[in-house]
Amino acid sequence: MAKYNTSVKGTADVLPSDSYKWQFVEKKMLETAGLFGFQEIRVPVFEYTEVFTKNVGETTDVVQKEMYTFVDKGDRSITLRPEFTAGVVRSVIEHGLINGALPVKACYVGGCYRYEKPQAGRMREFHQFGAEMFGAADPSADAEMILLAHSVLKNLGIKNLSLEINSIGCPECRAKYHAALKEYFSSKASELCETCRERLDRNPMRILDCKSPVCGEIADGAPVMIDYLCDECGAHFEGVKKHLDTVGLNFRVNPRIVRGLDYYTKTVFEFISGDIGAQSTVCGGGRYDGLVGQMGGPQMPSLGFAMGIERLLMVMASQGTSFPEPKAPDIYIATMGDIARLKATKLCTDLREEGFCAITDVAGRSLKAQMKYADKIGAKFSIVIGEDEIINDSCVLKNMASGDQTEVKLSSGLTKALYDGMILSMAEKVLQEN
RNA sequence: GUGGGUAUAGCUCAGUUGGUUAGAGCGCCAGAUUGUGGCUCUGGAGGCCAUCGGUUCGACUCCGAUUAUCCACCCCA
Repeated sequence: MAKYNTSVKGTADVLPSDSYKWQFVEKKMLETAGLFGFQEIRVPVFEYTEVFTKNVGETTDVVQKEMYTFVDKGDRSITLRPEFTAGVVRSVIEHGLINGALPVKACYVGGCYRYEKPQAGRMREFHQFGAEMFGAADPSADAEMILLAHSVLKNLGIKNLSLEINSIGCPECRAKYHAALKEYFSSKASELCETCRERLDRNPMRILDCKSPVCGEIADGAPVMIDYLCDECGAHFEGVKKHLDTVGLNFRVNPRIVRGLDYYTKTVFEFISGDIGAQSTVCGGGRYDGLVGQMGGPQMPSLGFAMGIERLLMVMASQGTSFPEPKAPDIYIATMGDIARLKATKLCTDLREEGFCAITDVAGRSLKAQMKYADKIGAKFSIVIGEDEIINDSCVLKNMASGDQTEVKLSSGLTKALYDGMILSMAEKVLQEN
């Protein structure tokens, strides 16, 4: 395969045979968000680079080594969004939405770009659905976001996910915790792996996440963030848990959940699947009370989450989740000769105006080939028209599944027959369901 | 960025200890049936055996590099 005839490393095509799954998933997501009062926001795929460097965090991996950054022809440094939150916050501030009715509730679907080494569940272009809420400080807001994420996942038919939550506190109590962590790990620095020794200064919380068994063992004895939460943060976390308990949503407090983006405060959470390999986080999010202020807006408590659509589709595939079947063509019109082809164009046009999917031959092939095609595309009915049918205003309507044939008038019989067929299949469906 | 696996037709894969015209199933196109699909039978198209180099009389096969892909680390959705 020639090099430039392939999609770029880490990108994938969604083929016509698969796109209905994406359409279903995206529609369900936006619909569910609508039930919680979230409206879709559409922001640009690229932003000024600073939007991400300043707000995702200068020291994060995402910013340091994964961004698609380039200088455009007007000498602007531009970056393809590696995530949505920063761009959404920028937009919400720029257009003054936070001066309107609070809380602002916005959700989104779209592609994100990170220059990473691809592996299962990790692409350079990947797609996220997410939601953001601005102007809500109460623990019930945290619970509502978690519940939204949960009901999206549930409405997609996804099972066996675990919800893990944690609180990483506010800047004040986190500083105290960092100091305690640093002290603990420094005493065992010689035993830690190399990367963790580097983390000691920059971001000791990351050591908690290390997969190396030695570091893991050491981390087991480390101080826990929750013990260092200030009164306010502690009360907030308790409030979130109480709300989740009230609706009976199971969760596990995991003190090791440490989000890799700098803007998070207080509540953080993840939904995790055991069905898709190492990249098992299917949804991640949390509160970011400082971000709006940091980006030049007013002080505004805010929170959000994002889920990876590719990962969700992987979970669904491995669980054999069913998708609603794409609509099959209502009728295929096979033609014999040029006059019939003209007639078929007219018939199809009329039927489509009635809302039916009508297909006819545009390849000039034999009747047999046309019928085979009608079968392959799953047409519900077919007719064959030649000069006789046109002159006699009559044709034979064939039910492709049963093989039954009935004679109908070409001029007026088709739409009626298709409506009857539609009502019949609806009735059958109702019967099946009962 | 660091490891490890893999690379033969549109897809899933065979291909013997290196030996001359590289195969199967599925799919695609067509015919058997000059106006009726699914089943069957017959035929056809489609491969620089990922690329480049090396060893050899001879390489799809052995060796090296490159690229791509998969999995894992890192990180994240």
